[in-house]
This record gives sequence, C-alpha cells and structure tokens, in this order.
Amino acid sequence: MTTHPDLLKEHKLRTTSSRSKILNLFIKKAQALSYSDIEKEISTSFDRVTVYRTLKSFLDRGVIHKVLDDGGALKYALCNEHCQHEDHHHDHVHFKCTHCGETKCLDDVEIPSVKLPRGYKVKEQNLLIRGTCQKCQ
Amino acid sequence: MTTHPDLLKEHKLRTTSSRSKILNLFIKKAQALSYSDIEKEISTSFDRVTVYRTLKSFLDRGVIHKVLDDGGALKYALCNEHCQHEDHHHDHVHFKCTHCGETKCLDDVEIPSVKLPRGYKVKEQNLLIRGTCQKCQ
DNA sequence: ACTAAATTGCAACATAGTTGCAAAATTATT
DNA sequence: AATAATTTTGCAACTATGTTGCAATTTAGT
Repeated sequence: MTTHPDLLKEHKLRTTSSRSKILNLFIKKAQALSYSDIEKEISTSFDRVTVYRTLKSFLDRGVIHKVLDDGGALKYALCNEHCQHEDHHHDHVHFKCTHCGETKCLDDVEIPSVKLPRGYKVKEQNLLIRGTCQKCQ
Repeated sequence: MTTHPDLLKEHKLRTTSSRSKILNLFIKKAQALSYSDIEKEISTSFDRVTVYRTLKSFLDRGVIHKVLDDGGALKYALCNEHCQHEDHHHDHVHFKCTHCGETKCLDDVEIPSVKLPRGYKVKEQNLLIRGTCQKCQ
C-alpha cells in the first residue's frame, strides 16, 4: 500500500494533518463515508469547514469520488487507479447493505449497457444496488 | 389521464389544495422535481413544512418516489402503475441531461442483471445515467 | 350540521454544505 | 536556517434541505 504523504503528493496536494488523518480514515475503513462518519472518528480534531474543504480538495484532485446513497445522503469513497487517471468520466457501481448500512465500491463490476430510447446519449452511469452483503447473510 | 382527486383517493389520501396543486405540478412537468423546483412554482401558496409533508405523504402512499441526482440533491418523481402496486421494491432508471438539467424516469428501460461477488444479495437497483437527452442534441 | 380524524401553519431545530477574512502552516528561495 | 510566497485553517455567518411539537383549521363520514 502506498504511504499517505506519497498519495497526497501524487495528487499535488500539500501534506497537512487534516488531509493525512482523513485519507487514513478512508484507507482504514475501506468503505464509503459520509461527513458524519468522518466527524465521529476525528471529531474534535478539526473544524467542520476544514473537513469539508479537505473533502473538496480530494474530490477536485481525484482522490475520492461522491457516492450516492439511497435516501439522498451523500457519501465519499476512495478512487482506485482507474478512477484517478480518467477524470471520473466512467461508470460506478456501489453496493449498500440494508442490514449493516455499509456502502462499498464494486470496482470490478461492470454495468452492462442499457438500451435507451432514441436520441439519448450516455456519458456516465451510476448504479446503486441495495441488498445484503456477504457478512450479513 | 386520471383526474387528480381520483388519483389521490386511489392512494387513500384526502383531497387537499396542497396535494392537488403539487400532484398537478408533477403531472404537468413530467420530470423529477426537487423541493426548490416545487417552491418556485407554488411559492407563496403553502408553507415549506406543508410541501415537505405533502411529499412525505406521496412517498408513503407510492404516488411518487425519490430520485437520486448526481451531486446528491434529492428529487421526487411520479410513480407509474407498476411502481404503485409493488411497494417500490423494484428497479429504477433515471436519466439526467447534463445540458438542460432535466431528470426523467425511464420506466421502460430495464437494468440488465450485473454479476456481483459471491455472497451479495440484490434487493433493489437504482441506475442514474448522465448524458444528453433527445432535445439537447 | 356535527364529530372524529387528518392536515396546516408557525416556531424552532437539525444536518449538510458554502463563503469571506484574518491567522497559522506549508513549501520554495536565498 | 530565515524569509517570502502561497496554501490551508479556524471562526463567524449564511444557505438549503428536511424534521418535530403544538394549536388552529380543514376534511370526510354520519
């Protein structure tokens, strides 16, 4: 696994304690995190605004991407290499377990192309699957 | 097209002016609407809370369903008959045009089944497609 | 027209996210 | 190592979406 200062430098981001700590959290948890998930873990350490700005810098540089959750709460998850180099213009599959609540990126799962009505042109697809994960059977 | 009081009665909802007006709007616009879309059209008529409660009653009774927007803003859209009678446990395909911003339900488009890793069980799928619609080519 | 039940408006609150500005921290330069 | 240039941080304040409690109003059935 890449060490985190390197990962930040790779994305042309300055190494600061908030970025290291939040990046750490994403790597450790290996699942999509909401703002409140992050807050719970690093609560007192940083200001709310700093957390949001850290997330924004990660989003801008392709370190993380937004994950749509059912219900509409937004989450964020680490990008894989594929993601980083193609500027987010590709498809995402996310799985939300309705039992444990965890949301994971399924990087290896591909979205089969759907037949759209005439005239529709696809740029990007986002599939959110709800169900139960292996752990929760 | 069904008249609106009937549509409300079919879903065991009392006919009130806010419900009629908001239901009208969904039928007229024929696209997914956010809270602010609704507010723009019926602004002064009703209290914010009433609008939200109207949406909630529509959601509970299967008149409308939530639509995930990219960016995470939530929208709401009319259910078709299929939707109403199966208690929302089915798949949704939504198309968001990045040019005009409209989000439409593609009721006739089916999501092909994706191959998930062992142990994952699917309950519900939600596909958000971003691209350009027929009007905006 | 009367009653029971549901709906509305108001005030207040909660959460997610943003902006401006001065102070602090990081990086590059000498 | 000290300094300068540039970012990043914290604070206060603000916006948008959504929720809850309660009293007043409206709806539907008799």
